[in-house]
Amino acid sequence: MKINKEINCTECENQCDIFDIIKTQNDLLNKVKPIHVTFKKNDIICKQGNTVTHGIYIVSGTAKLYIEGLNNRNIILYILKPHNYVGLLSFFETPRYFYSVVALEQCKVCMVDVQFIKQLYRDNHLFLCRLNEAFGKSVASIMQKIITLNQKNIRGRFADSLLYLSQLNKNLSFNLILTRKELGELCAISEENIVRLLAEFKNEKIIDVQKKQITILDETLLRKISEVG
Amino acid sequence: MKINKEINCTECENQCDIFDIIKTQNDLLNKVKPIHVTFKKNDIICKQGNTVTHGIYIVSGTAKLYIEGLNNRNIILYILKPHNYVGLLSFFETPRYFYSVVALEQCKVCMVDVQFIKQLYRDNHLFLCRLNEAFGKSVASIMQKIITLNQKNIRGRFADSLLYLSQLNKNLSFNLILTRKELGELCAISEENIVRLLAEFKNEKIIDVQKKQITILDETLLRKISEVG
DNA sequence: ACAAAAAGTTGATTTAAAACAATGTTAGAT
DNA sequence: ATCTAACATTGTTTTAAATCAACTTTTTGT
Repeated sequence: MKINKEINCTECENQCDIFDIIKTQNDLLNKVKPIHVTFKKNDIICKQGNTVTHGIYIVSGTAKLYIEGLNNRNIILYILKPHNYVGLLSFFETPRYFYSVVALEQCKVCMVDVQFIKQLYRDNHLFLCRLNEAFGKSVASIMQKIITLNQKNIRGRFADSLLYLSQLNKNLSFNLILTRKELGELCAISEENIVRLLAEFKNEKIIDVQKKQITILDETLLRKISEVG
Repeated sequence: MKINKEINCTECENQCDIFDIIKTQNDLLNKVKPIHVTFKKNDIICKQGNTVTHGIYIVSGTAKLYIEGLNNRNIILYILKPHNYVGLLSFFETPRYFYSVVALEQCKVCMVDVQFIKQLYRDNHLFLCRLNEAFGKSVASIMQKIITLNQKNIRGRFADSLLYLSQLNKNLSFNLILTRKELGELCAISEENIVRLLAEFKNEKIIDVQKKQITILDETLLRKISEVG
């Protein structure tokens, strides 16, 4: 982790939602003191159980957001990409993160003191509304995740995750940034079975696998499998 | 389902959070047109997939909130009691419920047109803040549920649900309002295994079971089981 | 009061997926 | 350039929990 510098929002190359709000008010622009921080691969961006100190905005890179479960077994809930916020879900209910975020590759993030965020949503109705929308999206996807993890067999869960990753990369062919183990944590499947499923789906000509490069060959079938397992 | 009457908030015997807000403004008091509705046991209060038309507040009785999963298998997320809101989670993201609510016993609910609720949170900052807090609580408990359902064995999940029900009833001894099947849907366990677990825990003197009356005899042990399975 | 349906119980069987074990491959550190 | 640790793969075994099947008890509607 390397702190780059305290940055001025107006000169930031990657202007975020928060800036959208604060640029309308000079006093806010002077008050916000965002810092840009670079994290290396595997660096912990925030840790489950720790106090929420900053609102964190992903400027570049990719990170995994996961819950640390029992016996050191994790469940990855989402992959975070630029323009995502970290910490959204933890702002209101608890002063502590109930999940961890770790960089999957070098990540540049913008950090804004949580007190400033809180002030903003206390004072600024539009901001709270925006926060809420993003909040709602997260909840909907978590609900879906409960069903998926609980009621689909491993083929169905695996198909789901492939579709998710493809959609995240906006491409049927994508570079898998996760290890086999992490892919397992995304769909709650053991590492060994992930390897077997990759081979199985490749055999069935549903996907192509070349090391970390995955290509979905038959999206329709994949959607079918996601539904019926 | 029986519509009682359009009721006036000021004369309501069970004043809710929404009233707290609107009583401060006369124009709101005139605009809100809440209706009280009584549902019989097993009546559907709201149905997954349907349009969200009302904010629903539980005035009396008990209901189950569940996601309808695959192959007609449900997962009960919470049991709703008086002073809970239904629909909270669905307000922002989608115009449709992503879960269903069914009365477990006769339920009286107060329904407020969703347009009014939306107006309220668009105009009223305090109201949106309150909504947010409740929202946050829900998310935290759903996160917990993901871990529980996914990583605990059936003994652990079962112990969890017993503790949840005890806490809900604010008593170590409580009348189980759920059927064995529904208790299964609460912890994602088959009906048969629920029966076996009830007998098992009774044998181990952790709980007492007399038909629908369940008494937790050894809460400490139950918490231990909830942790380690 | 009675039939029918729903709920509850118990034992035997099956199965999906994890765990175990062993080994090959790759990438990063010195 | 080589050593080491992390990552990936494959076959075998185990196991936890669901499913199946058969039966009893309770509740509900007429």
